[in-house]
Amino acid sequence: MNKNQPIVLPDAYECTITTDCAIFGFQDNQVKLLLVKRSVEPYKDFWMLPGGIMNEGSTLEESVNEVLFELTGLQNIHQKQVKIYSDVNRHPVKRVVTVCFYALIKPENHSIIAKNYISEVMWCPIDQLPELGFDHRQLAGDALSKLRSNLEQDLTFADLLPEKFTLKELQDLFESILGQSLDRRNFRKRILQLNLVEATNEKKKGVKGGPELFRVKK
Amino acid sequence: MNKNQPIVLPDAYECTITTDCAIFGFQDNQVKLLLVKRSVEPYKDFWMLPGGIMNEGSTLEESVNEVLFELTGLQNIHQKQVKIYSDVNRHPVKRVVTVCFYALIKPENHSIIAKNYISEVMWCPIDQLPELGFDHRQLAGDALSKLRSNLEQDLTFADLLPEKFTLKELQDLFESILGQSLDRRNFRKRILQLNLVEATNEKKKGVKGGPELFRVKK
DNA sequence: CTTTTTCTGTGTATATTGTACACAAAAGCA
DNA sequence: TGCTTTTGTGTACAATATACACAGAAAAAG
Repeated sequence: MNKNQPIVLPDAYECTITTDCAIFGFQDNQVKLLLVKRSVEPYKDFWMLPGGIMNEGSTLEESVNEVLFELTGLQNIHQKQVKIYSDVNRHPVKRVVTVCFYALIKPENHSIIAKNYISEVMWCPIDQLPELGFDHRQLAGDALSKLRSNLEQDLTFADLLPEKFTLKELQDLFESILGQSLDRRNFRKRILQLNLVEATNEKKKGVKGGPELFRVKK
Repeated sequence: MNKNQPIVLPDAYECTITTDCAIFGFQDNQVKLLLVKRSVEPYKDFWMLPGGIMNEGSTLEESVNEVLFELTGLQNIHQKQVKIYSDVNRHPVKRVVTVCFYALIKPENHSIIAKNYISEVMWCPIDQLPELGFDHRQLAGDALSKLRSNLEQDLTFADLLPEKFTLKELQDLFESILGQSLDRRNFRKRILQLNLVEATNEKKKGVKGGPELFRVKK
């Protein structure tokens, strides 16, 4: 063996890598997951997370954006890694390793369309997920866990809410992600003394009580 | 386009995937990282994390074990995913995506040997890392961050300590991983009321004060 | 063997944080 | 206008985290 040559690479096994992305949005006071219906085999007509192949010149993060644009028209989404899945038989046609990401968006800011091999798109409440293709149920669960623990640690909720929001809406968001109800006064106290949001001195119309609108501080 | 065929796969780009593993061990009252010196180009004679290729029939987790055995003789290590790195130019010879793992072992239970294209092996204190090949400095840092946050959340220290240990040793372990000093009495109180360890009624010889030895409860 | 040094083991007082909880004012609705 | 629903607010209590000092055990030094 010639010890001055890179011995590990030339004949190395190569494998297709895909990215799948759990996109969460907050709509009708609950957190929802963006699902797409696949119009081709395998798993034709199954709901799943939007996903696709990592291309030769793209990082995984770039690929997520490319794939999302191709399938749904979404652009420039910020995403976080969840986990990588490498079971040999997770894809029925050939071996595919997939990297799961999650992203947060404001549904009202994005019009989402079904393109390419996608026949339908929907925002599905996270506690009412249908059966998903491939191992995407697993991916969705892991992504939600990650979102949950990130929310608890970093309070990264800004991407899910409109510019101006009431504390009630923020609390609904937390309750929806964490899957538990929170004391209103204690929640308000905690949020306000974290000093991450500020009052806009505007009130939300159409809601009893006339709640104050807040925005995220910069 | 035939919508009943799997359109995404046949001509999909394929890429080599490697695993690199940050192996942490506790030795001389500090946490150390296992490094290997590479004897082939590229990055010949650089220290780095042990790593290697994912093979056709193996999951990434299986590959980590295969690779570690090939390089160091280590067997059946439990590992956790850290992150995946996909920069197009991270490997100078050809594109390689790598998945970083970390694992915890007891150095005294494993004899580690340099095999294959590895010329040397060392346990290096985590605050004295040399320059590392590829992007392994980044990987090592991310792995340590992950270990840190997992330690704080799950108190998963059992794999790093010998069967019997003193509370001082446990505290040194925590301080070494967390990079900060802890109050001795409060640390002891916290650990004991977590009820994860139990006294063995043996005392450690050769240490002033004659400290009690503990073991992890099952 | 004695003295000195260093490490272990222990509790309490205080500060900080989390939790439970009720009523008056504002706005929508009828 | 009166009724209903939602908002906004403070305090008492519990739980948790933090600061801190001294006596006893064993090794090390002489």
